[in-house]
Amino acid sequence: MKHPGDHVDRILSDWNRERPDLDLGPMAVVGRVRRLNTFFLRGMEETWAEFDLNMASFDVLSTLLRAGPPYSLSPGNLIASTMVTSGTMTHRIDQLERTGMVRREKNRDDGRGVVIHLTDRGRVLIEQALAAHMATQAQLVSSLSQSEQDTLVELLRKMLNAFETPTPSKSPDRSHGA
Amino acid sequence: MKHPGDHVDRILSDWNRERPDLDLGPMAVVGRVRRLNTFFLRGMEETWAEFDLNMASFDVLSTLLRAGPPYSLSPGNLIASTMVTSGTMTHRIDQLERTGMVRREKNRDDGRGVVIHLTDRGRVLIEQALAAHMATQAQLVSSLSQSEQDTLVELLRKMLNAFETPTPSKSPDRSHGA
DNA sequence: GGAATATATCTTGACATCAAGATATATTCC
DNA sequence: GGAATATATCTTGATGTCAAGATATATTCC
Repeated sequence: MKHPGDHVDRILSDWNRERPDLDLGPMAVVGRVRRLNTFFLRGMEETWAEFDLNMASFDVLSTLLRAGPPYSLSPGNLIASTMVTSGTMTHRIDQLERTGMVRREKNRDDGRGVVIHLTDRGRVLIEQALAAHMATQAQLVSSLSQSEQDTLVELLRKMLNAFETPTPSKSPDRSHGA
Repeated sequence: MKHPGDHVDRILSDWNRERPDLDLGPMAVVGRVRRLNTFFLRGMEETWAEFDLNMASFDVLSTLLRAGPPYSLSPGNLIASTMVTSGTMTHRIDQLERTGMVRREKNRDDGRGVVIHLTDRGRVLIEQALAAHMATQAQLVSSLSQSEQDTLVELLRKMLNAFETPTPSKSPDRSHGA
């Protein structure tokens, strides 16, 4: 058949049997987004692991690379870009510093802070990992045609705008871009 | 404008400035699924918290409710439905048992195992939480019209089928339905 | 300039999760 | 029936995360 039922369809059918009063339309969307995200993450984690990285370290290194030369951001910048707490970011930086991928340097503009600088070794690593990561992402979405992907992106962007624009979000913003 | 850029558009534009060689189409999809999932989770967590629940406990209790009377499943069943490891499930059950929402009972059909039974108190709680949860989910997807939601579901289902059907998945299956 | 307040970062303690291994019972195969 | 293997569940140790608080430096306002 053209559109066979997926796992979520089976769950919805179970709910419909037990609770025929519920409107399952929203769950059909939310459940699938959650499940698809899990599959995406699984696939990407395999790739990251090939470079001894995980989501945490890849997030930090790719954010530094994306910032462009001189590949330096403050912990505060990184927190804003990756939507984790300051304690988590301290921990991430500690580990990346231990493996020589980043260096903490004095922040000349603000005596309270430091800047996190991507080392040459870190830059080489993240450039290689990024190439593999892009290939993995391409594979993950390859079941949709380009025009289907375009339609999907348009719908997702519309939903995201509803979350991003109406209320000035009170929590720090997350990258989710790589 | 009709479709203003979202946060992911800004990230993609940064990448395009630094690395114009990359094809960012896949990232446009994957990044938005991740980000939308984060917004969905945030909204649902607020609702769960009103009932002193979190994703972990809501997942277990709703899976038991969805199973229908007599609201009993083995830990193995629950692991298969929620895609966590056995250690995690043991921990979840420990906590729900401590608060009286479920009970461990001997499994009459298999001396090696137990069954997890939803208590009356647990059933009342999850029924109330489920009602609120459905309302929250409806709110979370309300920025799309019904026909847009239908289109979105069709595209998501198509992608999910690519993950669910081709290879007989080696890892346990996750609910993602509630 | 000095007190009050704000900000940047790090520290601490708690928790959810996983991977790997332990234990007990079932099942299979001779 | 008994040894070998498989399965169900729990335990242990490590990790990533968060919330709350500590510390040091900046900024504001009088």
